Amino acid sequence: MARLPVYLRSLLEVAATDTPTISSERLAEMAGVNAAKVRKDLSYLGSYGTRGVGYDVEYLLFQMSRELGCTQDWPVIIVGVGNLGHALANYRGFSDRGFPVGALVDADPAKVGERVGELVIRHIDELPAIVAELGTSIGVVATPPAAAQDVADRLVAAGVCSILNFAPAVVAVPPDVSLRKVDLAVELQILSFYQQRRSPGSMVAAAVPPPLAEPQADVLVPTVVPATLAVTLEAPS
Amino acid sequence: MARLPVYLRSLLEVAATDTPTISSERLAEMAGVNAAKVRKDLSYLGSYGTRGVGYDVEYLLFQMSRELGCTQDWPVIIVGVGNLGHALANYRGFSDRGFPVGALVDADPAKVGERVGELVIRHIDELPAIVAELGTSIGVVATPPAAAQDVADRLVAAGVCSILNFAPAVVAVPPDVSLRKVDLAVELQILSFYQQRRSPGSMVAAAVPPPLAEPQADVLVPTVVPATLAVTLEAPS
DNA sequence: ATTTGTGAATGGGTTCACAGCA
DNA sequence: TGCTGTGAACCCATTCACAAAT
Repeated sequence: MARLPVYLRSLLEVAATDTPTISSERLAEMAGVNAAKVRKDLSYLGSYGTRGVGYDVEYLLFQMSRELGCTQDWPVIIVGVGNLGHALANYRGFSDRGFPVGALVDADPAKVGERVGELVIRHIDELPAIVAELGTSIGVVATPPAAAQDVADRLVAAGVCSILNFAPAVVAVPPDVSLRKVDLAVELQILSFYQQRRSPGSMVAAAVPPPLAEPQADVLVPTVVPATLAVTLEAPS
Repeated sequence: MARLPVYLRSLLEVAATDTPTISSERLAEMAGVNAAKVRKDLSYLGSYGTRGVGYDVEYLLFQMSRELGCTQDWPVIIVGVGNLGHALANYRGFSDRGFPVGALVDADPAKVGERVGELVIRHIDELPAIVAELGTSIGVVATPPAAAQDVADRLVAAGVCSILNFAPAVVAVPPDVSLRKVDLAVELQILSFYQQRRSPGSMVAAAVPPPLAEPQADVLVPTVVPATLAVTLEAPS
């Protein structure tokens, strides 16, 4: 489940205080979810709380850390040291939470050898060697979208079986490889979608054909609109 | 729906070629989803394709752009110019896709006045004025977790009704405000969770109490484990 | 013949409600 | 009495399958 990490964070907060035990209701409040959901999640995880009391914070922390693989560090390999890759390499949030940046990789020979923080950028052809050095690791794709699939393939070929994709492109991987995707612009577009919904577009409404246009109402919009559109929209990235 | 932006991306790719029309199947393949899902999504959106032919690419683009609010730029206000905020400010992916960075804001007086790219960091107290200048805009929270809720409150008070939260903390907003959350470390933890699942932990398995421990088997693990744990886990962020 | 649009079936996750236990 | 664990009901998204349209 995608909520476990949030529970873990909340538990760490609680553990910092003296509190030895926590109820599902309190944990739910901290994690911003429903109490029943917390119980279902934790029971599915196999952990046992004590009825009438709650969950033992320390014990729960142990179980969850183990399940989440937080008892050890997982090095990440960042592929693509452009703007975003550079940022991620410097981002403390990764190493602080058990995911130290183990290597930086780029396909551009001009970038290879450049120093970023404590690491030196290496060439993407070295991936197999790097994976062998670091052991089990997570690949982070921060390349332009056009290169994403190729990079993912190379990561998989090198033995990486967990990939986090920041490139705005759909990439396919074998079924035994875990893939997650974060598209920052998509997040913003979703927000602007809801924003759009809130304000009933005044001048736009007039230009829009009725959603259920009857056959005879085969309006001219489809032919007129694209011209205006071409100006408004940026080229595909 | 969260898939619309992906469709939009695919459509832009298609539009770059001469292709005037596209089938749901092809679009589904490009977006990495099921064909029926594409049709449901598009029909729910109100757009009409032509049976036996497919969807008119340009027309569909127009409709989707309108729905997603892509016909205009939405400026974003980045709050918190630390490592991540700095990175996001320089990230081309935002402005390239219609979300120009309109302002950088920080609470640290030492940072105010500092120049990042073409922008100068302003103080967080100026938020209301900034929102008034930019008009409808999206707030991006890139602060430490402890400050996230306060920042969100200030954004809302200043009139922002769409917030993208990068801080690893649960923040609450009024129901009329859209909130999305991106936690980079959580993404990695989810990956490490599945990775953990794949490899049946060899030495760990021995140390773990049976999930269904009987009353009499009230093992000592709960009391022993936390000690080891305290060393392994980092402090709550 | 091809492809959309959509009712119906399916499945998974969420919530409810309460039995079971401390 | 208080809180967990969990079956049952519920809800929503996905998928299937096919009629309708070109």
